[in-house]
Amino acid sequence: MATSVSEDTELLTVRVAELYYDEDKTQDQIGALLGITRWKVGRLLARGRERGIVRIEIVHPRARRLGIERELRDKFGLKDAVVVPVAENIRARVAQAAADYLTALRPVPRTLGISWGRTMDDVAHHLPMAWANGVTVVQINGGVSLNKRPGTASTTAAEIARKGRGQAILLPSPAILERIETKRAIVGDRTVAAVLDRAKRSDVFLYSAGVADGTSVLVDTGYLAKDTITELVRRGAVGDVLGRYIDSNGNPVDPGLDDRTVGLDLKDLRRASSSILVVAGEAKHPVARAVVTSQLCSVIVTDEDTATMLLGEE
Amino acid sequence: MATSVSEDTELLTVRVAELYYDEDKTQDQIGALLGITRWKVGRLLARGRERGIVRIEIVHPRARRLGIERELRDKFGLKDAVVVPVAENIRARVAQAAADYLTALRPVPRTLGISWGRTMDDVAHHLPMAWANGVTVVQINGGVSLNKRPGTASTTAAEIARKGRGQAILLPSPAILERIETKRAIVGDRTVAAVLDRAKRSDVFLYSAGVADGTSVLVDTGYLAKDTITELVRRGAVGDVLGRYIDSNGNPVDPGLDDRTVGLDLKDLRRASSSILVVAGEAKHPVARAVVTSQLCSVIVTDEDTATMLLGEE
DNA sequence: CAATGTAATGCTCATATGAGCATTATCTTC
DNA sequence: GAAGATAATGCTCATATGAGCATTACATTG
Repeated sequence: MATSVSEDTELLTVRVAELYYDEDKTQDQIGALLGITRWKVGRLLARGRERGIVRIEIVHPRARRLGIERELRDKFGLKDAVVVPVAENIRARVAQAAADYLTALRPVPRTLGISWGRTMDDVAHHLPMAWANGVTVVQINGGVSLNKRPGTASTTAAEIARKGRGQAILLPSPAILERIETKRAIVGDRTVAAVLDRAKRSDVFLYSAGVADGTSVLVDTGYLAKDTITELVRRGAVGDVLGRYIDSNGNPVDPGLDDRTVGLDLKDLRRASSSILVVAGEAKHPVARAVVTSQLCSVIVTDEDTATMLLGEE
Repeated sequence: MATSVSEDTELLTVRVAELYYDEDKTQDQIGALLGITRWKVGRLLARGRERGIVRIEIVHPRARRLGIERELRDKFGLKDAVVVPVAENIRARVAQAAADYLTALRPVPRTLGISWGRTMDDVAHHLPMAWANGVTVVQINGGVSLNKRPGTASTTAAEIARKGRGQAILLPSPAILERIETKRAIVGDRTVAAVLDRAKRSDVFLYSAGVADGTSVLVDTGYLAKDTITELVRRGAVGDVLGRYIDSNGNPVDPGLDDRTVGLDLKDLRRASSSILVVAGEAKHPVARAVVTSQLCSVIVTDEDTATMLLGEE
């Protein structure tokens, strides 16, 4: 015999789809052309979409993956999830999506607690002017550099505040201190304590996570040595949130180091009504999973590969 | 100000498209969700398809490019055109499309004149069993090899005939002869003359074209030397049809060589009611153009790149 | 600022398509 | 080969969407 019935149906499905989507013919017209009923035409089209013979794709820098977003919300009980399709410039795309999300957020935050780093700097760049009309942007993790190098807390917070027609409150403290006594002294200082208090009471938190390797911005800026990172990894660290190194369960791996770290406490992130994690790239997969599964965020903005990984096996 | 009106419309178009195509919501539901009318939703969807934000693609080995096919028919007055989308295995795809076309051809040909070469051999492989119910397959260009090597006239014709439940008639002659007297003697022989006569009276011709360089199957099989090809190119040859080297206007470039070539005359191809050219690949672009523009074929089966080249500037 | 031209919008009515159901066809099991 | 189960089909009626038109909004020109 020539070909199987299913192969004939498949070829018919292709022809029907071509006439409908490429030639703009109605199902009635197609039925008449091919000698089948318009109901059968409709079924063939539906099967073509189901089987992937017909692929309908939204191709745009602002496109998202709504289906995957719903799956993430359902699986992790997230308040919201934003997933950006695979693209060459995925970091920029994720930053743009985070900026879009923040701009569309209702109610508009009055106080926004943000972390500093390269990802947050990208987000700042993608925010439009007047994304808010008066907002207090508070730095929630230590580390201030007076040299206005991009990616530092001051430039990031300043840009977000300026574009939101508001003001920035910096946390005038190193990220990590060498001695716990010094840390206690700094957070006990009236001005630093006031900032930490404002940080804690932010409406919305917007932050990224750091990888547990030599590329960390904390190594870059001299707060930690590579050896220290190696030791933290040995203890189970998968990355850091606000300078605090956590394991896959979302718990600090080195209490001593944690005690010397200045910034919002992770408990406050968990208690927040809106804490938005912005994260992309394969290097951050472990820490992304740790944050999401330990309820350190209520919203995630990420790329499709990270989302797919999160939805994968336990 | 924040963003331009057109940028807002573009983002709205993306959101609307995502809800419609990814989430299967109706235009009414989307309107309610986004606070716009269902008529505006419809217009945004239409604009999304127009602007390429929504891309609907038929992805299947048997898919075609119907719009480009119509353009080719319109531009060159072709009886039919089959265009296969860009793919990794484009030769196989074009061969499959040619086999599909032949199988669907009505009326079913009683006598099919075919050329021999790698492309025709591919087509033979892709034909299904019982594509026809009794067909005489006649070889229309010289060259017979008794060693059943794939791609030779005998194996190709035999396979097409066997799958069409018919018989093959080979042309028992070399493709090109060294002396014109020998050629005259051969085509004057009763048996050879009978085959040529059958060839001329075929219902349908199915053939490919050859490139004018060292990869030609005529060089492979020893009929021509590379030097000869070089000289033919110097005289304006863009490729060969049935062993006859033609220029970009479809005329033989070397009358002497043409006289010593055994096979159907190009005039008979032009006069035929159905002559199907199967051609793919960039190397064959010049000869494809020459055949199409000089009415040497009435049907073309080709790949999208070749079709696009043909539709390009004069 | 008014007049004119162009674009966008909302709507009515017609057309296209889908959901659900009854019937028919096909397949599987005994 | 018959009986039962499953799948496919064609159809009616409801729903979804588009075409064409009148109105409104916006842009341009004088």
